[in-house]
Amino acid sequence: MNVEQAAKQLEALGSPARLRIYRALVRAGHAGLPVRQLQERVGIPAASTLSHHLHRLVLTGLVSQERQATTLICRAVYPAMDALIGYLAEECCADERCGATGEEAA
Amino acid sequence: MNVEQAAKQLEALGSPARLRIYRALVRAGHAGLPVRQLQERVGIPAASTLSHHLHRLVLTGLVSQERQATTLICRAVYPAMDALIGYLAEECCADERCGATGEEAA
DNA sequence: ATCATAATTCGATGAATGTCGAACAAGCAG
DNA sequence: CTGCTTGTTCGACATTCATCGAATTATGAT
Repeated sequence: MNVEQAAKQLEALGSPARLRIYRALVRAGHAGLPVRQLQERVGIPAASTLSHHLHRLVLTGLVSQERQATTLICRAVYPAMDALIGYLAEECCADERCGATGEEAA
Repeated sequence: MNVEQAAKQLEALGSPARLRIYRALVRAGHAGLPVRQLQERVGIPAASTLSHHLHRLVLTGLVSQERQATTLICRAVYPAMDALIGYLAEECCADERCGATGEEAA
């Protein structure tokens, strides 16, 4: 994980709409959620708008999609979030336990 | 930490320039870094551009600034990153390492 | 074949972003 | 006071983004 990659994923999550989408997918568990239900759950009026956001999330690897007949199942890609959190903790946090007591970083 | 707040911080970090800035500040430790040195270290040509990014980071609470005579010391606010990582782990991660095994979460 | 459903792609529009150079404000040194 | 350093603010520009409705593709049902 490099800075560019991390920034791309952070940017993808850095929109209220997309963060809600992602959270809904996480809560849906490994079963995932069809686009349609996702739209109802997140409350995005236009299907095209949701499709746009979804596409951005898929591009960064945070979300995967699988076609089942006519419906498209979307799922959160847990290892991706895992790696992102790991990057933030390692590269962008002062000590092992973020923000803990005495940090004397140089 | 709510969705809006988290999204704002993620967006702030979701730019290669700002993520580099933030990382440089973390590495500088609690001593912080003057804007000038930050500019050299991160490699942003225009001071006004850096100032702009810095402002965004300060607005989200991820960075703090303290004036010392003519120089402005910038510091990473560790608790903010701590809270952000905590939010991601609790709300947006299904992996046991990150929190719940939320397959039946509703 | 016809129609309905699921979702994407296209085209357009208004808003936000990133970047720069120039002008400005604030503090220190001669 | 004058000049130098530090950093911000302003105005402008091109780029990207979010959003929508309409058209399109693909699949399944009658």
